[in-house]
Amino acid sequence: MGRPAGRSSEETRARILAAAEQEFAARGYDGARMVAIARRARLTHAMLHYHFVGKAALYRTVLERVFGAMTARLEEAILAGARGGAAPALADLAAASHEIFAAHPRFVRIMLWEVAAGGPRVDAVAGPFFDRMATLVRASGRLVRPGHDPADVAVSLTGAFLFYFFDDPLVLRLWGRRRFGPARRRARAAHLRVLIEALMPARRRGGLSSGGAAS
Amino acid sequence: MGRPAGRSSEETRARILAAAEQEFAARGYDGARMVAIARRARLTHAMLHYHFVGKAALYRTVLERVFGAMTARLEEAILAGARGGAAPALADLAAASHEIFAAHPRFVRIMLWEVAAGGPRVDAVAGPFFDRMATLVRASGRLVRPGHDPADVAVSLTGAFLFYFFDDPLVLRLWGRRRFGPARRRARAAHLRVLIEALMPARRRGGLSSGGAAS
DNA sequence: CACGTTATTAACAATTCTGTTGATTAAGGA
DNA sequence: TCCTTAATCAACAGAATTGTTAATAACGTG
Repeated sequence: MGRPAGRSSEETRARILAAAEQEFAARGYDGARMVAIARRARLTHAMLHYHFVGKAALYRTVLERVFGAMTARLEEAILAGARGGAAPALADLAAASHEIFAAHPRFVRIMLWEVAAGGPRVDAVAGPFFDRMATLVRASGRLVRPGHDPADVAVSLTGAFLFYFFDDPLVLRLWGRRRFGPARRRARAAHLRVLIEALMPARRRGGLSSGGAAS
Repeated sequence: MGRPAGRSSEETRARILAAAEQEFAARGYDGARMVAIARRARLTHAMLHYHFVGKAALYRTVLERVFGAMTARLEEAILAGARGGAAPALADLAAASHEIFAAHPRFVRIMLWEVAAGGPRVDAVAGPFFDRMATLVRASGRLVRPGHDPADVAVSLTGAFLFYFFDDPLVLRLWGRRRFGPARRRARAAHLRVLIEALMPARRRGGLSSGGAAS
């Protein structure tokens, strides 16, 4: 026992967070076990309590990391959309969303757990992310095909996007999706664009900014 | 204590199942507590172990009930689709799916938990349901807009449908969806139809049956 | 109507999981 | 170099949760 040679506090902290992200993504908050996280990080679970206050705090930190990254990327996409017109903005969003989700596969999983929980935990941590999404939806509400409720469109698109990037064994087996590759990636982006355009056909004037997209 | 007057075994069994369905839908398998289920059913949790073998078995029974009903309804929809042409079949499916999901709000919730778990539990119990869905997708693969992967279409539609009928506090608050009413129901059905037709535009010949929809 | 059966509870047992503590060893500055 | 601080573990404590059992009261059948 005792302090191991040549390992910094930051290093183990990072190891713990990575392990926790995996465990929480795989089993959800209630299903996750502290000892399992410790095992993944090759530590005893006492270290989790040394570096973090407890399970809830650890989970919160994981959520902050993962939702924080997503919110930042989403913000970028919104800004990019605000600069161009509606059509490029939508194309940008499809591409950006794809890139984001593909780069953070565990985010989708954790977000699904949170959505299933429908939960109180979401409010504090993932709130900004959902706010950004809601802003985006509201901003692009004018673009929605007439006769459709913008909220409906938002829900449908969210669901489609989430499942689209839900890279998990169940979906893989059920629908036989291939994993990410260049050709696959292009096909997916095109598919997403069609989906978006079906619900929000590109129109002449105005980017996403008009309507309150930025902040 | 002792046996209460005028209450049958079937009655309490039903009460337990209803309570368990609520609890599992609200908190998922790991989050659900046996005592909480018992409290919902106005019993002691010893009764859960008297009427069912344990937590896992109780959950399995709930899954069987809820997925069984869904599978049966889905089967009906497939058969109805097989009788008509492609366009009526799609419209039927939109309407049927709506009716199904609306009638079983907790199903969506439980299914979301299962999908998030990505899990081993799904295989045995919900397998037939997912098989039916896969069958449906494969059967309607010919109807998919050229250039789209049928699997992509299936995943997107599943996600959109699930979220669409995910009648939970989070979605309600985030996107401000109203609860089910006649007008709302019509608007939703129309929205779904547009979504379906965007990905699977109605074509001239052939119903869903051609291609292997039935069994 | 007596008596075995069934359904129910309260209390208990066992397990599992989170969180804590004291000993122990490396790191790092005075 | 020495001594304080930081990091780590093994073992333990406490809490929560699932599962069990003995007692008990209604039910139903002969």
